[in-house]
This record gives sequence, structure tokens and C-alpha cells, in this order.
Amino acid sequence: MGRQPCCDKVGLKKGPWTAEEDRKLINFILTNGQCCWRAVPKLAGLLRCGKSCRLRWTNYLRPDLKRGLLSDYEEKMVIDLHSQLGNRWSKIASHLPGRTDNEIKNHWNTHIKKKLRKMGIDPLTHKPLSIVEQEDEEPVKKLQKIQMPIQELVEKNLEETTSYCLTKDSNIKNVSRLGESLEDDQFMAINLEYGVEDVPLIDPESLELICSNSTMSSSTSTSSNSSNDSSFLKDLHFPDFEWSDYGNSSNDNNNNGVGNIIENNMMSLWDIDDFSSLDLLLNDESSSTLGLF
DNA sequence: AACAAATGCAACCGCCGTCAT
DNA sequence: GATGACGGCGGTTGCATTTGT
Repeated sequence: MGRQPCCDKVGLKKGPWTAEEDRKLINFILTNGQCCWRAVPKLAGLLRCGKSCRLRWTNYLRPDLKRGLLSDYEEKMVIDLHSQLGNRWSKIASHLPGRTDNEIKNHWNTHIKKKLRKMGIDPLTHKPLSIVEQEDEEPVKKLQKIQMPIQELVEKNLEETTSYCLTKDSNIKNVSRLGESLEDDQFMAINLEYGVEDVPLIDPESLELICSNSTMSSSTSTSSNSSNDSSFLKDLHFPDFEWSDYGNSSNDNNNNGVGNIIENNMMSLWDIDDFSSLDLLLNDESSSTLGLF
């Protein structure tokens, strides 16, 4: 005899969440905290399965979430972590406060993959595409063949984008915009030597990725639904919570992004149990900031 | 202006390890 | 120990929006 099923799957609602459902779920979590997801739908008066509630909360409603596009700094961290961890989105997300695995996964699939390909980097292996194509060759031959393409890549991207190459320090690292040549022949040998699992984690603070303002920023400056949606919660003006302006494209290029905030330890995240401010708002029916509720 | 294609993202699906029964 | 739900995860889908023709 095992546990009880999490929910009857009959009559459950699917699809996009409504503001009313969100309000019910938030109210419930505020009152009861995150406990047994199985019980949440019934107690909160929702026709959803517990799993759906958990996903909605963790991916969208949690007050400590950042909304909006990833900053350049975050994007660079994602790339670097992905080179070490692969598609372990939750692990990657754990290095980026306020970001969810789903969000990072989506961003990777829709933005970063394309950028890397444009730059001649294989997003799966983080190696130059020419290496991937010749994966079955002997390492020494690969080394001989890869140096020239990377040099060309560096020159090509010098003026317009961040360039990455393989180094002895990690799987992925920038190539200086000054176009300095690859420092030695070891970069490739090391990369071949390490598997994804073996490469030690790099301290994010030690990242030396250099990014130009053009390519990276332009692609992250597109306004989107998410930025509109983010205003849904952002507009609530939680008194104790400092909403970072990551979704504001106008700030992406002026060093007000998350990188600086993280580096300056200014990030103001809510403790998951500290909902007093949100609770106040939710219980204040007259609050004009709750128009969407 | 109308339509088609491409894009972005929230949500779902199914798998797996853990743990309650 | 066996069973089966829970919680977490990564892959995929569906649909609204944006862009191109």
C-alpha cells in the first residue's frame, strides 16, 4: 500500500492560469507556507493538480523571482555553467538567484543557442563547430586544424560580439577583444581531456568574459510579453522587496543590470517564509496596486 | 491590410529517485 | 521488502505575439 494519489485527474483545469487562480494560490501559500502540494489545490479552492500548483508557484508567483530577460552577466554565467554542467537547468538556476530552471532553459533554447551558433560555437559541446564536425579525428590532428578557424572567428567577431574559445582554465572563456592569440596549445588538449562532468566549477566572480554592447545587448533588449507580465507582480510594489529592473531594456546597457547588483550584494530577495508584506497587500482589497486581482 | 512564418515562453508530459505506507 | 505517490527535473508542446512578405 503506497500513498494516496496526489489528485483526481478528472475535471482538472489545464492551460494558462487566470489572475483569480493566481490570487488563490498566493493567498494559500501566504497563509500556510509551502507544504504538501497534494493538498494545495483542494485547500486553496483550485481545480488544478498539485504539480501544476507547484510549477506555477516556483516558476511564476514566487516573490523572489526576477522577471524580464537575463542580463549579459547572467547570460554569460549560464553559458559558462552549461559548459560545465550540461543541460542541468536546475543546477544552473541554483547559481542564479531569482531565476528558474524553466526560464533559463527557455532562454538557452531561444537565445543563447542561436548566438553561440552564430559565433561558430557548438552549443552542445561548447567547442568550435569545426571541431564538432571532426569529432572522430585524433586529438593532435584536431589541434592542428582548429587553431586557424578560431583565429578567424576571433577576427570576425572582434568588433561586434563576444567571442569564446576553449582554454586551459575552463571549457569556455572569452577571447580578448584585442584579438590576442590563443595563448597555448593546451586549451584544446585540456578540453579533450576533461569531460563535462570533470571540469571543475568556476567561481562566477572569476569569470573573465568580455562582452560588447552590440550583439549580446541587442538581443536581450527586445520587449516581450514577459516584461509585460512581469509588471503584473512588479506593479504590486511590495514594500520590502526591491524589484530589480532587469526587464527594462533601457538599463541593459548602462551597468544597472543584475551583474552589478549581485556584485554589490544589493540583491534583495525575500525569505520564502517572510510574506508579511505581500500578505498585507493581498488582504488590502482596496489597494489600487491589485487591479489585476 | 492580410496572410504566413518565425519566435518566445508558459505549461504540460513523462521519467526518475526518494520516501511514506 | 514491495508498492506507489511525491517532488524534482529535463524535454516538448501549444499558443499568443511578432516579424516578414
